[in-house]
Amino acid sequence: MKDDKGALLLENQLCFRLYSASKEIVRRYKPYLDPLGLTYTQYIAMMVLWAEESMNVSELGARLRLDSSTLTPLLKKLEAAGYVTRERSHEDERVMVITLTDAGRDLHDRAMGVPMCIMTDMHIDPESGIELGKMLDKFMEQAGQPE
Amino acid sequence: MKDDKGALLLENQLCFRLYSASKEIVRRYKPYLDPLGLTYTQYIAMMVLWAEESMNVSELGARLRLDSSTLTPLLKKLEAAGYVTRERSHEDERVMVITLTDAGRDLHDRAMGVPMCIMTDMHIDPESGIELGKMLDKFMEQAGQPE
DNA sequence: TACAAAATAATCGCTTACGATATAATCGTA
DNA sequence: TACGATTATATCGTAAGCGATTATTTTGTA
Repeated sequence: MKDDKGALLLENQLCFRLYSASKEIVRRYKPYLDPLGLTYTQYIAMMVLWAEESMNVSELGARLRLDSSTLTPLLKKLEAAGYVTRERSHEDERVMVITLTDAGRDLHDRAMGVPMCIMTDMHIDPESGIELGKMLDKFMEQAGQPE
Repeated sequence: MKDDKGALLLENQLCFRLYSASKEIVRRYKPYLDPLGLTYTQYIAMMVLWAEESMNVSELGARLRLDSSTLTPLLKKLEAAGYVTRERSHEDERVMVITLTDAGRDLHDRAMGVPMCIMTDMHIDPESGIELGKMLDKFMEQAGQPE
């Protein structure tokens, strides 16, 4: 037991480091997202809509890497908050189209500076941030999950 | 809207890349952990116990960066599965001591090769894995969450 | 044109996560 | 020694996540 600690030592695992880092940075977003009335997952959904204005559930899911079982309840909450509308497409009644409302669009300006605040709070200098981002892109690409 | 896309573009966010990469690698563990009867979070808890044999809830929480509200139900499941015991410390009745059972210890050998399988499945060569790991350690250290 | 197959969301069950609070044991100190 | 503060775990409420299934609509084709 004591002699092969290295291989299965928690702190050596890439997976655990990714898991911890992801939770840590999401945690850092909370104080900035609370005033906007958004959770982190709601925030990334809004981020796509701020860029695209309108999207259906499966397209949004592809971008966020989340499926309808996660998105449907989340989008209903965003709808209840008045940030999006949910309407069936007329061309294809299977498709649910999510569209930004004025209130949802208004959040964009308030959210604008948040990522920079996080980088500052976490003392991540731009170069290491970019470098880590590139490594993560490469990681996902190698894993066959590009974008 | 279209002119400031860069700043709040989902795919540019370090946070989203970490979040995606973490989910992706955890997802890759599932086929290997299912046969062991472990979820990913249960697996990392077991990993600490494989190294330490016995630990209380708060020590385990510090290692896993999880609190008792997450760990208590999870440890009860591991207890129900027969992999650990949960007993109050005699010295301090507040403390719950988690100890590996023989069945829990037996999982170690079967789990031994899993991390390497994941690296292979994801086509992560050792060098990039180590490099990414180092960058994540640096990231957590800069953020004031070392270890 | 029927009708099986595929596509799209939604629902269900289960397991994290985490903030806030509660409960019980221990500690520090007036 | 009382008793307030602290510590350790557990509980509760809410929101993800994800696999599996379901319901509905659309598509492809015999």
